Amino acid sequence: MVDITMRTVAAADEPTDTSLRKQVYDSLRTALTSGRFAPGQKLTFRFVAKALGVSLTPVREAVRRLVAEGAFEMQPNRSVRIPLMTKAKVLELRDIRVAVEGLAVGKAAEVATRAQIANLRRIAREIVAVRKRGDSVADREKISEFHFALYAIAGQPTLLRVIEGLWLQTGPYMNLLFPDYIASAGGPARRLRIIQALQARNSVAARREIENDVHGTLSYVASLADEDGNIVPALPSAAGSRRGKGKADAALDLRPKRLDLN
Amino acid sequence: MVDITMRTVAAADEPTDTSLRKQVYDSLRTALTSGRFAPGQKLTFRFVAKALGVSLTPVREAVRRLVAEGAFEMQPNRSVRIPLMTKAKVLELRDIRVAVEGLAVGKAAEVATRAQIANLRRIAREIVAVRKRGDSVADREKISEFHFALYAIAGQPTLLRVIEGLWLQTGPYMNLLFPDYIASAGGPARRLRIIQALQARNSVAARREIENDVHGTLSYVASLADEDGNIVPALPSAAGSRRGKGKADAALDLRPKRLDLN
DNA sequence: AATGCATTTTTGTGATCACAAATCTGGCGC
DNA sequence: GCGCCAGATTTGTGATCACAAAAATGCATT
Repeated sequence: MVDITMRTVAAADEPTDTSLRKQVYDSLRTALTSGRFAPGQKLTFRFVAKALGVSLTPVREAVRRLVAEGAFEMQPNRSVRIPLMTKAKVLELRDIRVAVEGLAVGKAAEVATRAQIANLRRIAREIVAVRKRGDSVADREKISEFHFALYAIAGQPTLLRVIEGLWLQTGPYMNLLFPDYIASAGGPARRLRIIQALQARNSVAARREIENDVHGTLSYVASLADEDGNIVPALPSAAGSRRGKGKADAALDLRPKRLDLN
Repeated sequence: MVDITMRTVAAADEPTDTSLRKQVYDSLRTALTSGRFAPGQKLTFRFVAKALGVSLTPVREAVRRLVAEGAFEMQPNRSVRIPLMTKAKVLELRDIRVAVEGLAVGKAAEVATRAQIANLRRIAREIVAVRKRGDSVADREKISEFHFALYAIAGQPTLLRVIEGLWLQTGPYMNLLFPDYIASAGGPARRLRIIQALQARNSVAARREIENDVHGTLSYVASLADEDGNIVPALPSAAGSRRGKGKADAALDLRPKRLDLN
């Protein structure tokens, strides 16, 4: 089994960064995208440090990076919280993502090689296989893999970076697509059409397909908002909904599997 | 005289962050956008800390944030460098900025109030006044002010954040527009057309104007690349071109005016 | 004079400490 | 009971220390 974390293909992250800071960053990132944090949840440096068994220093730098990327938000006074997602914010993210991911796919269609297209086809097949098994976690990872393999073809590291930042903000809410939306939307067919457009060097068609995909996906998420405009992510396990007093919710174990240095 | 630093209007930065980290961040940011760093220049934490008279801790966090934002880049081993700008990277940034700034202005045209439009008109007038005086520093700041006032009208904090990140990367090279491009391009007329489009609620026209503006500007910067594709920014003073051995270039004073706590 | 290698210096990283601001807690007075 | 405030605790911030890896330096050998 390969590394679970989403590949951060952008130029910035060099292949071998073994720093604790990076490991904490990855841990928090996967905890975030897999929906292990409740929106509005407060995170203290010392809590994260204790949960991961490291000192404050690497935690501070990792958390601050996530804040800079918009994955966490800092309260005016201090302390870091998981941002609340609103309908307005999802729609904003939708339109930005439509623009930049459309741009990326348009470029990709102009330069895609045969090998890159074959790779996309392989991933698309794997999605179909995974979906048959009903494994929504693997499903999400494969979908993410397809999208980023597609965007990477454009060969634009800065654009990829921007897209990654936006995905990080929508990440915790992508669980909401399962199982209804995933089943209804013609994902597999759409992916085939994208691949065909790449093959035909049809930049406009490829772009339109991805724009429709992103637009449809995030419009659906936005439609799940309650009457106040708030959107609450589907939590994988339990843990997170209660807001009672009982001490800090120390049950939350955000240890992802590496980084068990105690 | 008001605060010189570009207003970071995005939601993240709360009005009163007096932390040293933020001050170091602002100092580095203005030093960067005003072109006080040479591309490829190496920055050590201890150097910055000594130059600003603070300890390593806030410097580390500030620099890491700039790295996350793409303003600095980390070398594979370690140490932080000012990114080299290439023609390809400028063209990439151009296309992203065209997409997202076009999106922002399109939205802005749909919702602009009379007061917001009046404010834009005021800034546009100030640009004309400043240009008559030939003050290129104030000119750049006013142009930036106009653009971000325009984008802020859209009321989309995440979008604004993305745009700010992109401007930070192009920032050091905007000096190159003076005096030739600024004189030739019909900036004042374009700004008037944008304002008129906002007034007419003509989203398409407003969008087209800003797209042309960004496209033209960054295409010009790209055209300045040498035969290797490298672009070297115009340095305001001297300092920075020599690459000789003589110790570290300690002459570089990146102290911006606040933060003189020694 | 150029090159290879050992030593020294520089530099990023992580841990720890001190401190002040923010938050929480408990009890007092109305 | 309800608000209010003082004390206790938590928590972010900045400085400092220790250490290992990387870079620079110096010297000897060819």
